[in-house]
This record gives sequence, structure tokens and C-alpha cells, in this order.
Amino acid sequence: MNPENSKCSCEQCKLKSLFFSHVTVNELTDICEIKEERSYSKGELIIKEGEKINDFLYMKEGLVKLSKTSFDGKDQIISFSKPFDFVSLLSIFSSENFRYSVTAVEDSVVCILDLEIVKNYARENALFTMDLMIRVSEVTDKIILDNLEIKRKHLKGRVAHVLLYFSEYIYNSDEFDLPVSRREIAEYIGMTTENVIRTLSEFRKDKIIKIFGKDILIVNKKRLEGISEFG
Amino acid sequence: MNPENSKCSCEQCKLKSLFFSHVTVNELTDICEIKEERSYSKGELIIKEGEKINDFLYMKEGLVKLSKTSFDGKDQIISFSKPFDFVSLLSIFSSENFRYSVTAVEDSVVCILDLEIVKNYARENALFTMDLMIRVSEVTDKIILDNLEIKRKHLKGRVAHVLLYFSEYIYNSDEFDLPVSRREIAEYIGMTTENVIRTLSEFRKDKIIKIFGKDILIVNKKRLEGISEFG
DNA sequence: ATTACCCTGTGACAATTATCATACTTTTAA
DNA sequence: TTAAAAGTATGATAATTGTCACAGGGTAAT
Repeated sequence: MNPENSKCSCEQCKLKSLFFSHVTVNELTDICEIKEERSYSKGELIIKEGEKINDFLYMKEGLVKLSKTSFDGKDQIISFSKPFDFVSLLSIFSSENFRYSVTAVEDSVVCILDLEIVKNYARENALFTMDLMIRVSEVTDKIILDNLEIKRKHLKGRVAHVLLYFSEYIYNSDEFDLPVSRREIAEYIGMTTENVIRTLSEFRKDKIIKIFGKDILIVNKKRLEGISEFG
Repeated sequence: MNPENSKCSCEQCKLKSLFFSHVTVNELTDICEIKEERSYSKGELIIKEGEKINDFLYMKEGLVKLSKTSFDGKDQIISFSKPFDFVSLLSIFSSENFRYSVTAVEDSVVCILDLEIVKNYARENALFTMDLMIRVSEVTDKIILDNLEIKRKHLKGRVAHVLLYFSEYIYNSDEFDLPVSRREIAEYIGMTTENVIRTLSEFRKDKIIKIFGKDILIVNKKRLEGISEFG
């Protein structure tokens, strides 16, 4: 490793194995040299819907949302992604342009590679491509299943679902800081902001959760799970 | 081509180019020899949710639905697929078992290959794998976008959306036989059967469509498009 | 420091959608 | 062929969700 890419630490990157497990050390060094790492603060736009796709992105740290704006200016949130849920993989092989926007909802770090270079690897290295496909498949499957799950629930069940999603899937804790506003929750579950707020208040009144602004504490998890499943 | 696989006509198959464009003639013959073609009547189950995935399937003819049954026995329809929208691709690389059921909603013909053999090709032939990935990406992107579209609409807009979907995307005609029941439309758009029926009746009363049982004629397409977009 | 804006919160009311009941027709199974 | 089951259809009513109005708190920009 020469001095000019001393910041290049792909070999130590915990994400390496995820989809570079079939890339040789030499190739990895090549990739490393061309890779760019960018940091985004909470709220910053990472990818804008409609932009031409030139880069291959993957997340190293943080949390982002995928969203789409409809003609009347209303946003819909498709999913949240943390590292390992590679967000940029959705459209890059089936479209010239990004179909969704990606925004940091927590401070995030993203690694960026030139898409053409990645595609060239993909065209030559079948195992690498296979790895990539498995990732694509996992991510999209998760999105489709999660959306189905939300779709079959009512307001309360949806809000409960989101709380459990953040608690269990994102933060692994009964107490966590909501990384999103009530409006964003509404955009995710397809309900109005007022109803999300009302439902959270109701959960608070029923002593299922405690609310301190953005900070949420799940007091009665069993109950919340019941509401998510049946309510 | 020897007599024992005279039924083998992959080389003439119009679907060949779709994802076998990077398979050699010899490989194609091999694939052809192991392939099995199965026919399903309208209503027949092709894949049952939860089954182990042993086969790689793709559609030659017909129309199928992807669906999932929730714990309380209610079905949700994820999407409809015609040939070129390869249905089996969704879970096969990310799961051991099928996550969705697939049912013929019109008489359908499916080609079946042993998944392990396809995976072996995929591990050796990067261009083939790349083709496959592009398909996976296209299909899932379509599903996600369509579900988002439906999600942001109300009852009438959703029903209008479905009618236009069948008219434009599936049948390319203003008149067509609905391949599904009112209940299935309801399961697709996430509303009740009664409300789907009521909405269709309303469209009929407003002279937007004509209904003769399953046969639908779109009389006022502009109006229907307006309802789909804004209603 | 002040304004403007967004977020949170609540209530009253309106609109939308679901549920239940019932009837008739068509399809399926015995 | 006949009975049972499923699909289509419509109305009345209940439940759910959305809209509008208003208010306080925080935050960013000037």
C-alpha cells in the first residue's frame, strides 16, 4: 500500500466480505484506489430521483431513507436502509436514472465507485456478480415483504410496526431516538401526520410507550407486538 | 438435434434471447435437454409459498399472480406477471424457500430448469449472470413502483389504475376479459371486495366503462386516466 | 431579537372505507 | 341434477381515516 492511498482501508472494511469476497487482492487494491468515501449529515440528500446513474454506492455507516416524490409534490418513503442493505443497488442495473431519492436520516458514510468499473468486474467475474445478485435479491425482497406487511394493517398496527422496526431491526433497543419526524413516519406507512401523532399519543396514554420528543421508550413490548400483529 | 429431444425447441423460443443471449449453442442444447415444460390451467397453483426452491422457472405463455397468505388466512396479491416478467426470480437467490405463491390466472406454460444447474452456469458465465441480474432488477423495480403508485391513491383511483393496467399493460386493448375476480382485485389494491364492485358499478353508471360479467370495455379512457391520476 | 417555518399536539367534523345483511346468479361438487 | 359454494351486486350503518383549524415550542435565517 503506497502512501497516497493510506486512507484506503478496504482490506479492513467489515463490509468487504459482503460482496467483495470473490475479488482478488489485486483487484481489491484497484477498487480501493478509485473509491471515494463521502460523509453526509442528517437530512442531506445523497441521491436525487431522476439523476443519471454514474456511481455504484454502498453504505458504510448511518441510516438513509429511500423516497419518491409524486407529481403533486408529496413524498412517499419506500424503505429505510442501514449498512448491509445496499441502497444503490435497486435501479442501477435496470435503469439509466435513479428512480428514487436517497436521503441521510442519520449522519452517514457512503463509499462510491465508478459504476462502469464495477460493471466491468461484473462482466468478467461471475462469482462477484452472483454475490451482487444475491444482495439485490435480498434487499428488494425485504422491501416488498415489509410493504406487504404494512399494507395489511390499520393505522395503529402500522405505527406499532414502525416502532418495532426501529426498536428491533435498526437499534436493537427498547429505547431509541426516532431518526425521523412524525411526517416521515406518515409518508412511510401511508397515513397522515396527524394520525401518526394521535396514535403515538394514544400509545403513551395507554402506557405502551413513553415519549420524550424524539426519544421513544417501549414500555409494554408484548402489547405493542399484539397491536402490530392484530390491531 | 436427436430424436429424443425433438420437443426441444429452445433455439426457436422467443424468450431465448432474453436471458440466454450469453449462453453458447452447446450449453443451450444441454439446458434444453434438462428443461421441462409444464402447462397449468387457470386457477392452478404453480408454486406454493414455503416450498423448497429446487427449480428455476420462467413463463412462456399466460398470466400468473404472485400472492402471500397472512396468518389469518387472508391473501394479498403482490403483482401479476406475464412472460418476460420472470416470476420465479424473486426469492431464488436470497432464500431457501419460496416466499410467495404463484397461481395461474390464465392458462399458462412454464419452463422449468433445475436450479442447481442454472446456478452452476451463473457461477461460470458472468454475462449470463449479469443478464439475470438485470431481469431481477427490472421485475422487482416494477413491483415496487407499482405498489407505491397504488398506495398513494384512493379507492376509485386504485380501481381505475387496475383497469388501465390490464387494458394497457396486459392486453393492449380497450376491451378485455378480466382474468381475475373482484375479490382478487381487492386483494391486489388492498380494499374490500364490496368496494371494488361498487366502484366498478359507479364507473358503469358514469358511462366510463361497460361491464358484461368479466368482460370490460373502456368507453371513456381519458376520464379513467384522470381518475387514476387524481381521483 | 424577531420573523418565519417546521414539528408536535389536540379537537371537531367531514370523507372515505369497512362491515353486515340480503339477494341473485354462476360455478363447482356430490 | 341438485345442492353447496363462490361470485356479483346493492343498501344501511359503523368504523376508520382525513381535513381543517388552531396553538405552542423549537430552530434557522435575517
